[in-house]
Amino acid sequence: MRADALRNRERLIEAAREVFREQGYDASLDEVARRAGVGAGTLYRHFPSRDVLMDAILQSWVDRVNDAVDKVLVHEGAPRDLLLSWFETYVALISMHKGGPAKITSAMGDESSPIVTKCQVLSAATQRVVDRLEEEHALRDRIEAVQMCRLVGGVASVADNSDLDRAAVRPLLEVIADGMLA
Amino acid sequence: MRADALRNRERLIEAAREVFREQGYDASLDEVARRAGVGAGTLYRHFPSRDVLMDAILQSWVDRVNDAVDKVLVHEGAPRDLLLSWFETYVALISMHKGGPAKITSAMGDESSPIVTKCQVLSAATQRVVDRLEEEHALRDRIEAVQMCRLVGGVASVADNSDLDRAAVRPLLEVIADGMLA
DNA sequence: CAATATACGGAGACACTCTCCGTTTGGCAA
DNA sequence: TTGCCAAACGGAGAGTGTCTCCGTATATTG
Repeated sequence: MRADALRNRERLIEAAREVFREQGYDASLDEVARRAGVGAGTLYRHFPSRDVLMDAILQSWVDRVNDAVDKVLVHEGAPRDLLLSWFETYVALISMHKGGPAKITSAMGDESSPIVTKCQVLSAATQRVVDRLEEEHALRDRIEAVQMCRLVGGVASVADNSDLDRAAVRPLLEVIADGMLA
Repeated sequence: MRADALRNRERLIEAAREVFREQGYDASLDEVARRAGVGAGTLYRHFPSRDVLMDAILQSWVDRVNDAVDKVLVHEGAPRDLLLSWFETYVALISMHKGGPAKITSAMGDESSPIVTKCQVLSAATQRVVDRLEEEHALRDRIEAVQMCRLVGGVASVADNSDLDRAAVRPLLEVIADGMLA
């Protein structure tokens, strides 16, 4: 890849991070190009769709997910606390910008989504939590990681759309946790 | 109101119902006007925003909600069955067209939303289910109707976005029900 | 220092939202 | 019935966003 192409690619990702953070996932892509100081054509050549750009933005986010689940898992405590701790972390991780929760959760089962690898990271992290809880026989039968992702993702989507704060989200997560624990 | 105005209003509502059912809540409003055989100006004069149009579409839906909760409540059975029965009904009611679950659920707490009265109907119906279950001391403490709406609405949103079928939604609703029952 | 493959940029086609205002019409009063 | 005019209509067009195309510029290679 040519040096100028690489440079523009980085600029676009940085600009997109900024713009999406400020204005949410539905922000104008022309605005992203403008902010990056490149033409619209350059943006679309590097990132044919909004989702592909999203995927690039989330590249570094993968590490954050893995760090977060590590941190949650080292903590000793009751299964309920572990589960709730992961749920709250999960919500925070997918709520980076407006529209994020719905976007990520809807891509969860979709093989053809450009951000599928990112969803797999999140899903794998959740699976580690599930495995731990199953070791301790703390979970009901037939509870799958993907269901957790959908339920918690659903709560995060609603919270995102309705501007709920952590205090309002907490009891919703508690219901889900209690419904999953043996 | 002049006769032609009334006629165009009805035509617009009918066209919107059609178009939203076919293409979801994000469908083009110009297309609605076209389908109704009126100019764009006429549409926007009658319905200044998409949400106001949505509200008009839902006028008849109010009766369906009330009938549905009546039907659910006459059924004798275990609290869990009652709750799940309402949850499935609820999901069906708000999933009339793509984008509906998110739209309705996000308006749930918003006093200024044009569809707030419709949300109140749904919320009141849910409250009746909550009241019944509390009579039977079947619910945990501090479970509120609005939380049910948010949780079930969240599941419906995810199902809507990911095209989940009833079989995939059912276990998610079961988790929520189990988390709410004493 | 060419030569050339690679990448750039932004004009412009197309779609959607919403407004403005010249034109038409329904309903009433004479 | 006729004439008036408030009420309603409609669609052109301004504003904004998506995405493509292709003439132009430049990084790299020999």
